[in-house]
Amino acid sequence: MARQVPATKSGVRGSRTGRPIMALLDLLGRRWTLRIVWELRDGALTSRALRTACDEASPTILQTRLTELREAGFVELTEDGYGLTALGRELFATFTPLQRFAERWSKQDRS
Amino acid sequence: MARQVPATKSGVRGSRTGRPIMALLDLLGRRWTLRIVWELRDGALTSRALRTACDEASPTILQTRLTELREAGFVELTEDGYGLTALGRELFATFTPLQRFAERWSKQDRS
DNA sequence: TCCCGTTGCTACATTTACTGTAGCGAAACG
DNA sequence: CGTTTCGCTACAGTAAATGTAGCAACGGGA
Repeated sequence: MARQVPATKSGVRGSRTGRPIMALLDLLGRRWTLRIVWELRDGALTSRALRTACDEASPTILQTRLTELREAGFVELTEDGYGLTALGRELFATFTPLQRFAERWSKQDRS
Repeated sequence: MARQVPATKSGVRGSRTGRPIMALLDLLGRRWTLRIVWELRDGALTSRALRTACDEASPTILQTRLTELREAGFVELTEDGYGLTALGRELFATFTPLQRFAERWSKQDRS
């Protein structure tokens, strides 16, 4: 393999703190976070309905994630249970290309 | 809070196995996975350069994730180090709206 | 040839994160 | 009342990630 590419060594590139995308990637990269946003996509769910939707994930971690998502402003607890905020719905909207990609990906040969 | 909404009880909704988006959400929801794809966005990195970019994450988990990403067909080991495949670049392309969203999100008041 | 630095990658003990089960107090019904 | 469901939490057990160290292989110098 080739030697170290100098250009990549000096700049740590994307790891600078304070970059919003990093905070977002960190939040979304925790277990169940992406799934929760996904499951709330077309309407609020009670905590227990959400648990059912999330393949009976443990209430401990769901509660933790819901708290994080609430603090992030993506989820709120309403009369109908947990639901996406306007901001949360914007976040979900960014998943649309991902969904289409997933379909293409599944038809791919990945040895 | 309102009682259980019947419509949400019967259908487990999105948790059916075999749905490609679920597999993708599961893969991307593991720690460092999103970050790795992000860091490889504009060129291949050696395993150690990637580690530097990923805030000195442990080589154990990076290796695990790289293996998973290689099996998924998103990453490949080339002459210049680890790089995104054509498919991986397509995946990254779906992050574009996310990046813009992150900027808006950071300017938001989240109490 | 011998050293030296870097590559991808792994071992292993420690720490952290998550799971699974049970159950709490409150509210909405009968 | 009793029942059921709500959001939420405790806690013991297990799985995942961290941090440190180091391996064998390759590529130059000298």
